[in-house]
Amino acid sequence: MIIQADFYHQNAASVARNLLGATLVRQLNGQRISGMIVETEAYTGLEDEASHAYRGRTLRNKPMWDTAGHSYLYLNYGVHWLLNVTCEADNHPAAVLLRAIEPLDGLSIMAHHRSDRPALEWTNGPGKLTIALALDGSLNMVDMTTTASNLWIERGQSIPDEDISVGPRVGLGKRISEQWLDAPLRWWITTNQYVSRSER
DNA sequence: ACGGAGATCTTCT
DNA sequence: GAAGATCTCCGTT
Repeated sequence: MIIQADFYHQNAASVARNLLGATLVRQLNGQRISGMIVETEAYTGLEDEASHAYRGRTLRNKPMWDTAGHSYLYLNYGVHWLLNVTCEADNHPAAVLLRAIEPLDGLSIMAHHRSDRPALEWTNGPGKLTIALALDGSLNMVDMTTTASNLWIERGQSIPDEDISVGPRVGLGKRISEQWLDAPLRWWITTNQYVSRSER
């Protein structure tokens, strides 16, 4: 059952928390590639110094102002595509970064995309999972609440609070204030093997 | 195990 | 000209 747009009409922190356990699905050449979301980060809005939206609207970050429930795929360090889902009320620039998934369907396809590395390294990071699922700019700004986009999220496991850890976001620069550097806006399933890193 | 460097696009100074 | 929501490879412990 696909998660509908009303789910994404809440603050980014709630969306990030509640996406844990859900199933990210990519349809590629009629094949289903999927995984359980095990790690997320929230980028909350204009006031969030770590967010691309902080310095205003540009060509790249335009999808963050897009309708909730759409994809925001951008090229990081000129090398890796990172997948976000837009959220909050429409026209409010917030998004949730999907940092890691646990593979479910399409295992042989993921292995191939990941050069037959060990399974634990297929999707345990935001840049890795986009390689495994063959996601790039061609899927930017698509509607993730319908199968027509070939990219959507389904309801999956319900993860209780006691199985979830919360902490600061990963990889942020030093130019932002401690308030936003330390803000607990990263969620992960505590014992899951596919989390990109267990602490920071 | 850990640390540094390179890859190379978008944005900002 | 430099930094960034990262990953990989290669060097040294």
